[in-house]
Parts: sequence; C-alpha cells; structure tokens
Amino acid sequence: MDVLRKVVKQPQQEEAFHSPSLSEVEALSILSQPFFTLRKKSILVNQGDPFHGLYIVHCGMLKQSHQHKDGTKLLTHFYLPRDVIGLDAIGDRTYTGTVTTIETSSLCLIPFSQIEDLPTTDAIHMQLLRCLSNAAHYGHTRLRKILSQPSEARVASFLLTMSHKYRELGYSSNFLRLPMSKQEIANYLCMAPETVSRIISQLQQRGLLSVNGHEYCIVNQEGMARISEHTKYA
Amino acid sequence: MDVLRKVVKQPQQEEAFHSPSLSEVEALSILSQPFFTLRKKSILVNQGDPFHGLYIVHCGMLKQSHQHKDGTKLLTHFYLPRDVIGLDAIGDRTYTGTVTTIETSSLCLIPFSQIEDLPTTDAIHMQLLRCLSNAAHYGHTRLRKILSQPSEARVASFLLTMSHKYRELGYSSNFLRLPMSKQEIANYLCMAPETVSRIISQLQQRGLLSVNGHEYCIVNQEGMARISEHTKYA
DNA sequence: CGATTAGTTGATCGAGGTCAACAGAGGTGG
DNA sequence: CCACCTCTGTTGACCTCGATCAACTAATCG
Repeated sequence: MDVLRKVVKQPQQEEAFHSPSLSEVEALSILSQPFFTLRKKSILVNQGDPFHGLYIVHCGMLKQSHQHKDGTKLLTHFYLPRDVIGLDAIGDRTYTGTVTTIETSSLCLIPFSQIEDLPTTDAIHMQLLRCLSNAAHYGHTRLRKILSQPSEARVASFLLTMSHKYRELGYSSNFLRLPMSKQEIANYLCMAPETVSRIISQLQQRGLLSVNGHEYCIVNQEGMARISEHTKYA
Repeated sequence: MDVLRKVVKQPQQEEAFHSPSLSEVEALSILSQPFFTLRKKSILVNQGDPFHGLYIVHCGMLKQSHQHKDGTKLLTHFYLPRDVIGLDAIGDRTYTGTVTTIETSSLCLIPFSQIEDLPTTDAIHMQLLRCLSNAAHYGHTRLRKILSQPSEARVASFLLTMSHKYRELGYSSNFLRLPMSKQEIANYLCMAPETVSRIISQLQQRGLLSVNGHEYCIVNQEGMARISEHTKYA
C-alpha cells in the first residue's frame, strides 16, 4: 500500500508497525526549510514537474495520483505526518505523480540540491539509501499482499494500517478521522467504490467497525486483524 | 512486476523500455569481484541472511521468493542479466527473500562494506540513490498496473515485459526462452496456474503467441500490446 | 521404468464488477 | 434562507471473470 514512506519501521515481522523511535529521516531535518501551510485540495507538485526536493509532512494528509496516458488515474499513496514525499522522484529527477492535499496540511521542503552538493554527507546518504531500500521493499510486499487478498481483507488491512500509523503518531488507534472519500479508498485499493461501501457496512453489521461520516471507529481490532489475514488461493 | 531492477530504464513514457545505454550500475563494477557460476536450482541467498552485498547477474535467470509466516510463498522477482540483486536488503541489512537460480547462472558480488566505507563516493551513492528510487517507483507502478488488469492482460504484460528485457539484452524480442515454470509465472502474477494455462492456450488459438515447452514466440506484438492495455473498472 | 511433478481441459461456483435507482451532503446563486 | 444542482455514498439485481475441484496426459527424475 504505502511504498515511499517514512523509515520509522523496521522489518522484523511481516506486518510490523513500529514505535516511532527516532525517524531516520530526522537527519535530513538539518537541511529543511521552515514549514508552510497548504489549504485543502491544493496541489503540492504536478506529475512531470522537475524534481526540486523532498517534502516532509508535518500535519494533515495528502494523496498522490498517477495519470496514465489512457486517461485513467490511480491513487498510489496517502501521505501522513512524518512521511517523505518525493523519494520516487530522485531517480529521474521528475515527480512521478501529482500530490494533492486532502485536508489542510503543513509541510517543509528539503531542497535536494543541498543533498547532492554536500561533500561529505555519507551518513545522510546511507540513511537515504536505507530509507529508499525499505520503501521499495515494503511497498512491494505490501502490494503483493493486497494482490493475494480478497477485497474484504484489503479494506480491513487498509483500516488497520491507518490505525497503526495513527498510533505511531501518538493518536488513538481506534478512532480515526480519515479525510479521504470512499471513492479514493476504492481507487487506492483497486476495487469498485460500491464494493468498499458494501464491505464497510457489512463490517459495521458484524460489530467490528463503526463509521460516521469520515470518523471511523475500529470496535474490534482483534477481529479486524483476523479478517485482514484472509488470503485468496486456498 | 519487477521492482528492484537494473537502472537502465528511464521513465520518459509510462511503459517505456529503454535501450541499454550505459547502465548506471556500471559505476559499481569497479568494486565488483570476479564472476562465479551457480548451477540450476542453487540458492544464492536465504531469506533472513545478513546482508553482505549486492549481486549483479551476468547471465542466467534467478527468482526471489518470500515466505510468509503463514507458510505461503510469493514469488516476487525474476532477475535477468544486468539486474541487481539485494537492493531491498540494504535497509534492514537482511535479505528479504530467498534467491534461487532457475537455470545455470553467472553472477558477481559487490561487497557492500566497500560502498559503506568508501569516504568520498558521492557519485556512487547518488547512483545508488537513483537506482533505488527508480526501482521503488517502477515496482510500485508495475504492481498497481497489475492490480487493475484482468488476468489476460497480466499474462500479456508479463510476456511483453520479458520480450523487452530480452531486446534490451540484445536478444530477439520475439523468441523467448523462459526457464521458469508456468506455476511460477502464475504465482508471480498472483493467479491460479490453470488460469495461466488457459490464457496461454487461448492466446495461441488467436494466433498471437506460439509456445513449445519453454520456448515462447510472440507472433503478434501489436495484438499482445493491445491486450496488455486492457483494464478492469470500465 | 515406475513415480512424482508440471501442464491441460472441463465443469462448477462464488467473489466482486457493472448497471441502475435512490438518498444525503455540500456548494452555489438568487 | 431556501431552491437547486452536483457529487458522494448506499443498496439491489445481475452477470462475468477467474478460483477450485477433478480427471487426465505429458515431462522429468531417480
């Protein structure tokens, strides 16, 4: 699900979500500029823009979507606080997707020229390397897991992932404000919006979840976890 | 499909497969050790082994598979010549999956300690960064594309990808020797082996493809490309 | 040369995508 | 402030795609 993400997590267990510890990206913050704020539905970078730096999310939430030449759009990332935006742009020096705020957000820029130019920044480079390596690996396993999940498990996994991220950030892990629309969730999980809707109402009926607008309450973490483990291919 | 791969490709077009040019990894070859050869079905690294370096494939083909705690295995990569093995291991200094040869292969090791220790190797670091960034990005788009493809398009895409890789390597792009089994292809594409079999025989009947054992001949590149564009979610 | 694995094909069934109809929720202008 | 409109979300009916089970054949390997 979440490929290019912060590096906080280490990969001891399959589905491990780890305590914040000290974010590896923290080293970069030396180079960071002051925070700035963007209103809801603002565009941070456009697909194809020349790469000028990484962004770290301070608060709020953003989405990244990729437009294909056939016109179809695919939503590839949700960025939460402490996430790094733009790691996928380093390679070809071009932002690979359009990043938009889905609620008022505060970010800071890390100009990449500084990283490129700095002479003896092996430590930072190694951290970036590790960050990217983790991102690549996690993103991959995540998506492959989704591929082998039935849609119910996909939704459950998504909610649990969000829950764990919120906990990492110090919020409650049971009460979530998810500012994205159900359609965006559907697109992100590669399913029809109707299916998402059906699954969510079904989870509510089974007493595992409770939803009110954009407020989600995971009533039964244990049960949700069990559902998220379900896999295709007996 | 192929996440942690060689860096030859640049991302000008969505589905771009590029001429070899000078592989970005080439810079690393200064650090490389002599080639060594592994027989068919040999294990290169085991899942969980401590990371000791990257490998570059010289000839042959390898597969990488991940064992989950529930016992299920997922085949995540096929490595072809010039591909880099181990990029996903940098982050946590542990190989994330078991890499096995599926035919006799020749590789060389790039001990990572050298990269880590070298004092002023900014150029190499930047190349690695770009390599990883590309890998992360491509892997991600690839898998998301698969997610939104019907199974027929998945198989077509897979064959075309292989075809393009072979062309990059200077081989014919129409006649392919794919040493992996159909079951492995099925696992790689997250579908049932029967479905792969059915789709392949159907492609043959339609005169797009011709298969004999592990020899695949793409009769109609154009037609295959059209099929590979098919997408779920009208 | 038997034995085990890989591959093919048919029949069946269920998950989930599609179409359609409708209910709210914002958002905008008069 | 209300009427209006559009966009999001929900629910039902339907049907297709692809997984599963089963039976059989072809390879591969000791």
